[in-house]
Amino acid sequence: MSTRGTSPTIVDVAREAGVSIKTVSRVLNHEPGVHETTREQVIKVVEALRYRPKQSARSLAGGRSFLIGLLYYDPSAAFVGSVQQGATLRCRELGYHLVVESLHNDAPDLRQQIDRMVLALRPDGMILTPPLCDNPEVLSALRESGTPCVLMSPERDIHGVPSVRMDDVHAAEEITNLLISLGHRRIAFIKGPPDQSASAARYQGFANALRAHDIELDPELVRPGSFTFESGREAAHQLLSRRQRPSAVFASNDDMALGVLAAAQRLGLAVPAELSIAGFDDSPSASLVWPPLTTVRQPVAEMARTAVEMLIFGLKPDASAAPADDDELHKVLPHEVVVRDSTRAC
Amino acid sequence: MSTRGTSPTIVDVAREAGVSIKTVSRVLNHEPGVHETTREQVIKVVEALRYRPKQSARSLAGGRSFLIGLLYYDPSAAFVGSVQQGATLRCRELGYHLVVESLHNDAPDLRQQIDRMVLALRPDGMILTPPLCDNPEVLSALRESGTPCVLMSPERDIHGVPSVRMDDVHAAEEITNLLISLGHRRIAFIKGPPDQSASAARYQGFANALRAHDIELDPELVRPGSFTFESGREAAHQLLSRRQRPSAVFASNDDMALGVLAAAQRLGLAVPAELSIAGFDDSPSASLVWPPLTTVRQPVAEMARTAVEMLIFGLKPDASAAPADDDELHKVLPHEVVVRDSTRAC
DNA sequence: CTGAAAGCGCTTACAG
DNA sequence: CTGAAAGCGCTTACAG
Repeated sequence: MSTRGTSPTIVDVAREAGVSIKTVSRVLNHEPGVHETTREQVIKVVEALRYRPKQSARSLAGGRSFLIGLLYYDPSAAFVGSVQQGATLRCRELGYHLVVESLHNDAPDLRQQIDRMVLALRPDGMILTPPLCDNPEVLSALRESGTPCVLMSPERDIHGVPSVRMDDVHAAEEITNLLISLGHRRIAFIKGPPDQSASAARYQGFANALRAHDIELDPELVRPGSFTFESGREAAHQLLSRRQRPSAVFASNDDMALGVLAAAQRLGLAVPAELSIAGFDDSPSASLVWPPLTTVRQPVAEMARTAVEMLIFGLKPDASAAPADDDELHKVLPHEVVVRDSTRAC
Repeated sequence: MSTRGTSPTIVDVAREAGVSIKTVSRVLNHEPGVHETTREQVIKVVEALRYRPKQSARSLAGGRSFLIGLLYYDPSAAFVGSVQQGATLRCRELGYHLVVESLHNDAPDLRQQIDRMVLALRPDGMILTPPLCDNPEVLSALRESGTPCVLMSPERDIHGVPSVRMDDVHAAEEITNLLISLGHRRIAFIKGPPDQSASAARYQGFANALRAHDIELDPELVRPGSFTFESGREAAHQLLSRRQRPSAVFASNDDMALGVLAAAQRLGLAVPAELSIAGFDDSPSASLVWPPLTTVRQPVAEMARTAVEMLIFGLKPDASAAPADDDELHKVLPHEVVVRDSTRAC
């Protein structure tokens, strides 16, 4: 039937189906204007031959690579794992593939590394995760190459550059409301590093919730942190050694909340009986400790799926006439407060 | 100079350098037999034009895709993250790119999903992580397609199929020796699930160490587990409630060790003062708890780098005449015992 | 040491 | 609704 040994090509399919290769191409690309009978006949042969068009040929001829790139920095970050999971699944559903590349945010040859990937592979779109999505060098390299990008949770949105994020302010507000509704009034807060915008957003949500409930914000109960386990432990050690210690601590990420938990256990404080702890991120470790942490789940996989869609559907030239407005360009996805055992009424 | 707007092609480089495209191709592929002057001239033009050969054209003409595939199942597993990190870096160094795909180990259309990727992308090689590397359906689909594979830590080696792993038996033996050297004699062991070969290997290492030190293996101190936090907690709860409780627990992975830690804290046992705990894997959480866990670090990134090399260099037809022997095919990389604060002399 | 020709397997205009 | 031709940008034999 077909060339022996090697896999079938579009020519084999066309011959077998008694049509031209152009018609086979039309069917495979779901182009309109093919007679139903013809279409069915082609599909039958395609399946019989187990034919799949070759990406390299399609790409060379058609100018689309059917590749989406994912650029990340810290591979161990749970965030990246979830992004990748969401992206790879959505890519598969849409007939695309995901190429990943790990980059050092401050590598001297960052520009070259990006150029290499972009010029060699010509991905149809690129997903950027923090902190790369906030790196001017990365952004300019990609802009110059004309590669469409979507930023995942960037520090701040860039006019004209698509992004997907969650609402940190509201999420922090909700989890603070939860603590308040449990009767807590002396609630401590451990901040993130000042150079990350999520830090300010989460703090603002915390402050908003207190204000809405007429609870005075005691500056003594607000401690600096750096999103690390150690910084959480240190902050908690200070907070919990005070004569009037807080009844609850809201650490603005899970790693720090884990540090708070460790400090509490060190000091012999029962959690949640004597101290409630809330985190943020729903990292894997959050449910691998005792008690498991109350926290906020970011809709990361959903965000990634959305990013893939924006890239792929944004490609189509038949998009609505008007250039996408900012609401279309900067999407905000709903989060989820996960209540576990580290919080309790006081 | 070159075609305006679009990026330069090999034709532009050839014209600018005053040579044929074949010579440019030779230089780019580091083929021998090009005059040094010519080579330098070509390189100069390549850099001036910022020229990079297009993967799709190279692939279509040359039959190599410069793509390595990574198939995995559980994206949140730290193992996968490290594999990917090692693989993506080594790929970059060698001029390749990494395409990732997440597969359900028991998806009904597993075969199709693999076929789609293999036939569309034609990756030059594929890296399989557990449990996919032990899935007969995955292996046969890949074998039939003729895609070279490397198995990462498979349950058991397959004759003729390359693999990379660490030595679980020796690692477990070493960490048990460490506990013994600290004076521990009543050492409990929490097993992994029977369907994973690592479970048996780690248990064997534990038993070997005891035997070598003439310490009787008390079956009461060996508990079943399933590599989950919960199973570790339950096993520990039983072990630590006994009248003669062990002075140390070796949980055969970190998640279970974390469960032991939680149980100890629940029972008011100080770690490591009253109980030493050792884990296995050096998962991220292992250093995110207090006290941080003594454990075994698998050389996962190194294993991935090795896998990439086996794939890429194995490609070359000019490999040594003899078909690679089993030592070449099944590599074992050295691990590392990481001593932290969860273990202490008793 | 160097090059002209053919071809990889598709898609894009362009006809009809 | 369908097809013949050209071409995407490289590498592979094959010459010289």
